Amino acid sequence: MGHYDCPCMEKCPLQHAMLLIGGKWKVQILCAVCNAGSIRYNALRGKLDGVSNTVLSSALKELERDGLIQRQEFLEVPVRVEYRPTERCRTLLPILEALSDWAEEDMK
Amino acid sequence: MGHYDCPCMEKCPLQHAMLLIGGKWKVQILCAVCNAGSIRYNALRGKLDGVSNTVLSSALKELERDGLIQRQEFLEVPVRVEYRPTERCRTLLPILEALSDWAEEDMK
DNA sequence: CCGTATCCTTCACGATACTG
DNA sequence: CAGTATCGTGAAGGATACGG
Repeated sequence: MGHYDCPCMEKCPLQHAMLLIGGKWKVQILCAVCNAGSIRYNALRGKLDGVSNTVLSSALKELERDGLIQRQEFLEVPVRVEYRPTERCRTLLPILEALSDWAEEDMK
Repeated sequence: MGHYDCPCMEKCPLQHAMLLIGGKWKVQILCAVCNAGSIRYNALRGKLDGVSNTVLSSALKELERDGLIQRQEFLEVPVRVEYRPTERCRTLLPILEALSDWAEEDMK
């Protein structure tokens, strides 16, 4: 009995993963944050073409709540905020990379 | 330049993958079909607790269109329909398994 | 048995304006 | 600079009944 039986289980880990990274801008945000190592709010918004403040900030909150990114606020004037990937996010990256490679086959 | 730059790219493969498997019942359907090897419509619906006909059938159509499952109709009376994973789906499975294992850490 | 047709609801996503 | 507040919309998801 492996994870392939997850549909029969009470709580499916795969479904849980999709909740974490399934939101519309989630994977783009994770890619951008990981790629940058550390990135500020407006810089991030610039990389994600077309995302609005409401959507970006709520996605960031969720990702932080779910332990994928870390928010650090520097008490300067004006305030500076940086987002970083957590260790948990870094363990996720190779999987996303595999998924990306898999999907790339389709797009050729 | 790896896939980590995907937010800057015109078309992000990772985003494409999420479109394929990001729908609400998508991964459960894939798990159930792969686990069964071959499964009929009503049996599948039975495994997915709470899914309605409208939702299940539209998800199945999308998965078939996207080359992840295969639909086979047997011209019997009453009609019998079986769903099978494609080869493309089987190459995806290890990735989903990795993702599932990753998510399981969170749930402990 | 395997779905479609129809109608309904919800909420994720988004545009815009404004604030500590 | 880094967000909130507010309001709006459409598409995804869903319940129910019916059809080939």
